[in-house]
Amino acid sequence: MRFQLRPDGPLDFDQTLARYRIWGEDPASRLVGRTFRRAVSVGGRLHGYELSWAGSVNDPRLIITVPGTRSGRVAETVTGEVSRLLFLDADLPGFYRMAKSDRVLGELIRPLYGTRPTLAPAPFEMLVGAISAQQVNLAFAFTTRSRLVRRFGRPVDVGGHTVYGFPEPAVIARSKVGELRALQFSTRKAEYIVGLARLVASGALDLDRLMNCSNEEVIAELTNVRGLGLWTAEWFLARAVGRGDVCPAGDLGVRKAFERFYGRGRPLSDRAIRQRARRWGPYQNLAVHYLLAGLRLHRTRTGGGA
DNA sequence: AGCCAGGCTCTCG
DNA sequence: CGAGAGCATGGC
Repeated sequence: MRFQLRPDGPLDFDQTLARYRIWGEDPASRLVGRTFRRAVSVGGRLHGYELSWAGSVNDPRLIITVPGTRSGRVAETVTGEVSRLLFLDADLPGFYRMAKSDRVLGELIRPLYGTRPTLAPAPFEMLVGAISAQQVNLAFAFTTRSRLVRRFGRPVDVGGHTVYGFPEPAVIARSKVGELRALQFSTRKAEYIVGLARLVASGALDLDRLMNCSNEEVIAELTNVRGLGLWTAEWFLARAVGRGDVCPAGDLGVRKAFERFYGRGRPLSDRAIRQRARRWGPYQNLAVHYLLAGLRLHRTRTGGGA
C-alpha cells in the first residue's frame, strides 16, 4: 500500500533527518539516500515501511509505502509514527516569529529553515538510546545501541533493506547483564537497561501513561528509576513526548551552544541557561534544537569535526 | 599518553 | 544537601 501525507510546512526533510546520518547507523531507523525505512509492530506483526518526500520545503508531501498489506490500522500506525518522527505538530511559524527578536536565533532561521527535531518513535526506545549516550561520545553510543538492536530486535525486509523492530522490553528484560556487557555496554549501563526493561515489561512503569503527565510528574517518575537522571528525563520530555517548554540545560552540547552563542566563549551556569531559555516559553525545545544545529553549522564552516 | 565524550549513582562530610 | 570519585570504552 502507498499513500501520501501533506503536512503543514515548512519541513526540510533532509535536515530534519540529519541525525540519522551524522553519528552512525541505527538498524531500527535506516536512512539511505532520500529514503527512510523503519518497521511498526501491529498486533504482534512487524510491518516495514518506506518514507520519502516530494514537493518543496513550504509545500511538502510525504510518500509512504508499506509493502504487503492494505490494513487501515497499519496505515494509521505508520502515519502516527511518521508524524512523531518528523515532529509534524511543531509550530515552526510561531517559533520563527518569536525567534526574530532573539539576536542568535534570528540568524539561525534562514540556514535552518524547515528543520525540526526528530521525536523518538517510541518512549522505551528513546530511554535506551539515552542510557547508551550517557557520558560517552555519540558515535560510540550509536555503535553500542545498534548492536543491541541487532542482537535483540526482529529483522524485516523492506525494499531490499533490512530494518529491525526495536527490541521489546520483555525481550531485554529476560536477558542477562553479561549479554549486554558483551555488546560493550558498561556494567552500569547494562544494569540500567535491563532494569528499565523489567520495569516497563512488568507494567510497573507505564511509559504511555507518562506521556500524558505534567513535566514535573514525568521528571519525578523517571528520575526515580535507577539509571535515569534529570538529563535523561528532560531529553525524554523534549524528544519523546515533544513538549515545547523544556530545556535540558545540563546537556554537554546545550552548554557548549549557550557558551558559544550567549556567553562570548564563557560557560553559563545551569541557572543562567534555564533563565534565558524560559523566555522562549513553549518554543524552548525548538530553540535548543536550532542552537545545537547552529553549533554544527558553524563547525562545518570552520572545518571542525563531530 | 592522556584527556574527553550530549551522566548517573554512591559515598562522605 | 553538595562535592567528589568511579564507571568502562573509543577516538583524537
